[in-house]
Amino acid sequence: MIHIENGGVLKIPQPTIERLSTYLQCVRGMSADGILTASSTEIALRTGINAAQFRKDLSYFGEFGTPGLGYDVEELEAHLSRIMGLDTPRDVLLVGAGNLGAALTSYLGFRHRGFRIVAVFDEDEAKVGSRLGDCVVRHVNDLPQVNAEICAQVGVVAVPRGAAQGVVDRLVAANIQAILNFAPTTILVRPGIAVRNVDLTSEMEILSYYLRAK
Amino acid sequence: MIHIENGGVLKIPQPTIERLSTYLQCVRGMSADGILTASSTEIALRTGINAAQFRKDLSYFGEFGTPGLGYDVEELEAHLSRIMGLDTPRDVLLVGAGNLGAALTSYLGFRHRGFRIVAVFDEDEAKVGSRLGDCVVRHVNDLPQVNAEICAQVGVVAVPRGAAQGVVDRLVAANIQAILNFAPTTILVRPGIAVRNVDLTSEMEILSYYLRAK
DNA sequence: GCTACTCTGTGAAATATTTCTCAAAATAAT
DNA sequence: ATTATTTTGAGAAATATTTCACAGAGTAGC
Repeated sequence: MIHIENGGVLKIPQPTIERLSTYLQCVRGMSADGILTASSTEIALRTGINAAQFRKDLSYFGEFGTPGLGYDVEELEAHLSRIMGLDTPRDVLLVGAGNLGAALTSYLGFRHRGFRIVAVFDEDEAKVGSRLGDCVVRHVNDLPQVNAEICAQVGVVAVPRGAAQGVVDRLVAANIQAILNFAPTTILVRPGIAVRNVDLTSEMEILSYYLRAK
Repeated sequence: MIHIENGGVLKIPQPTIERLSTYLQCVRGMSADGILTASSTEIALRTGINAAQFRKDLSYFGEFGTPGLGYDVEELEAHLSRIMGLDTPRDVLLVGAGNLGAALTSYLGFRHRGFRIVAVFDEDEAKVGSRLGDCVVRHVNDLPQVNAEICAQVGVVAVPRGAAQGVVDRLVAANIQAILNFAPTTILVRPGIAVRNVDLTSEMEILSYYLRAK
């Protein structure tokens, strides 16, 4: 793997990053099933992603397979975990202690695959002081002080549409580097902050598009 | 707009479809704020999507703007809704009456922007007969008969990983055309069935990747 | 050790998508 | 009416991504 770019750092395609997570899921499953090795063709079969695509995606990060044999499943899982930065546990701030916040807390769990929710915030004074899982809900105004201490890098936004951008701005001001946004609205952040949006309405609409003609 | 392809049907890029939903969200917001017209530049500012991209995306479907003026917000909203097939209400089957199913029911609501959950299924006999919102939970085995009658086209999969593919196969057998999958696993379907995956773990992992170096 | 296979890793080709650019259309001001 | 300004729609160029295709590396059987 020899890849030199402007600053010696190779730009990995965004779609590749998204697929890495799919591969990881796949090899975790194979690993759990006691499968020891897998060829790119087998992984392609299970993920629905082209085998050449899989090999090219991996090739950005190194050589992990054995010609004639394939990939050692356990080893590949370890490599993918490391590539995705999952060997370091991540502290997560949750903003929004409503229905969605509660559901996320119980669904994600307070500890889930290296992510742990370490603080919960809400704007509503009535919710401040109540418990959500392990955490006592604090007021959003406390966000800067709290995160100055705990230095979480990930923020989850589970507030209504109208409050989302304000919350995001406060998270960024509190030095959060990555945001998972559940509010059904576009949020804008300065370059360097990673944002992923999860929007059920949007997903439904996209499905609707594909049903148009039918 | 003159676009001829193989069968006279123009292939719309997948990323375009996904952005249409963002545009729609944007113009809904502008409409609610009482804004009457918007230029592509204004929409670009609000969505974070390049203005030329916006115009090109729309151009696949027709001409909706007025040079020198921009787009009539209300009209654009109507056009986007029609393009996305949102003028027809869609019946939705939900499979999985656990925590996630319940959360989805309350979050999406049983009627939400043209989507209505019309039946809920679960594999667990203990849950069959209980209520979730308006619906009485039925056994997954009843899926074919129920949908033979109600002919829903959209299925939501909110079951554990291991049950997902089986549920998907049953949905497809029951003539479901589009699937929203919340199970953290790849599901495989025959061509022609639309699938969208919503996977929190995966989203977190992708964010983790971008935190790697920091 | 040799032969027949299998499968990886990767340039090169093919596709797909985004961005640039600008002529033409419409507005608004004078 | 004419001119200056704005903004669309879309071809063309630039980028990005996926897929092909195959040399070379490793395995497995004999």
